[in-house]
Amino acid sequence: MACVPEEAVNRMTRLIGDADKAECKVNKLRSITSKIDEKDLDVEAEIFKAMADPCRLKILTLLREGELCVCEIMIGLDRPQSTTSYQLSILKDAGLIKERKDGRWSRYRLSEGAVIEMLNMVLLMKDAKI
Amino acid sequence: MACVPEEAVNRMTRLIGDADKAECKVNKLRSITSKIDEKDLDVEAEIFKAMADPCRLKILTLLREGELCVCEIMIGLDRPQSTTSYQLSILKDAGLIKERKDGRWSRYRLSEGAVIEMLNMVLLMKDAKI
DNA sequence: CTTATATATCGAAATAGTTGGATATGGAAT
DNA sequence: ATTCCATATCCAACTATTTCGATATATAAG
Repeated sequence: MACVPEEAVNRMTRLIGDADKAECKVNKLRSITSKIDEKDLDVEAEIFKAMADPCRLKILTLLREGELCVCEIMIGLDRPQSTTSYQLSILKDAGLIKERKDGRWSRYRLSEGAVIEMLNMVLLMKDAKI
Repeated sequence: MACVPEEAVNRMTRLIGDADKAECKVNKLRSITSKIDEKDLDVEAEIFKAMADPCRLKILTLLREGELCVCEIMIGLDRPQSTTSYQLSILKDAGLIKERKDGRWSRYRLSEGAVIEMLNMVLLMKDAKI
């Protein structure tokens, strides 16, 4: 624990004056975070992490065209096969893409659901930022 | 360059048979990625990266309550001040939160726009995944 | 059964991100 | 001016991620 409860209350008391209100505020802040399930947080972080890489964003952009096999993706990406395969595994583990085995090929496509919306939304955020 | 164009075309020719169609396909794949501005990609990745950490997701959750100063956030987060400050700087640089100086306090709030939608969306994706 | 091809996995080097104590900065109060 | 306090920044240890060549696995074709 980084903050002993007492310290937190003292600090908050300095901040807002009243000791009772301070304790109440500390409890409120703590209750917000303590309600959060760490496991859920890790899964959410994993999803964002999978999208947090230029190379993988390129893959997702490629897959907007439709289903592609690894060798098509590595050509579009201009990266070696092992790198391409690794990045695909990150995206797959995060649930952003789906794999379909087809003979000796592995064909990948975007998962149904919010992936595309997410990509569209980050574009808006980028433009709002710049 | 990880893939010499010739290699890519040869590989694609093996894949789909016809050499002309193969070259066409390679060009198409390359054109998709070559149109992407690397700078834009980096900004998008930066935004996702900022959300790709359980500790920062906690901060964003805290800030859904409204504007908070650093010491309130560090209490909710239960992390030392330097860590809290560092994480806030990541979120600010990515444009996800806004800072307002108020005397010796720095007060942070969520940026207007898509941040909250993004957080709601990743929840859906998490539930779809599990 | 051997060979060729597509993909996955391994391993090790390089790079990047996170953490927290120590210290610096800057505003406000005495 | 001095002190106090909130916050930012620095630094160094630690941890995680990325990359790619080499190798393994698996399917298909000969």
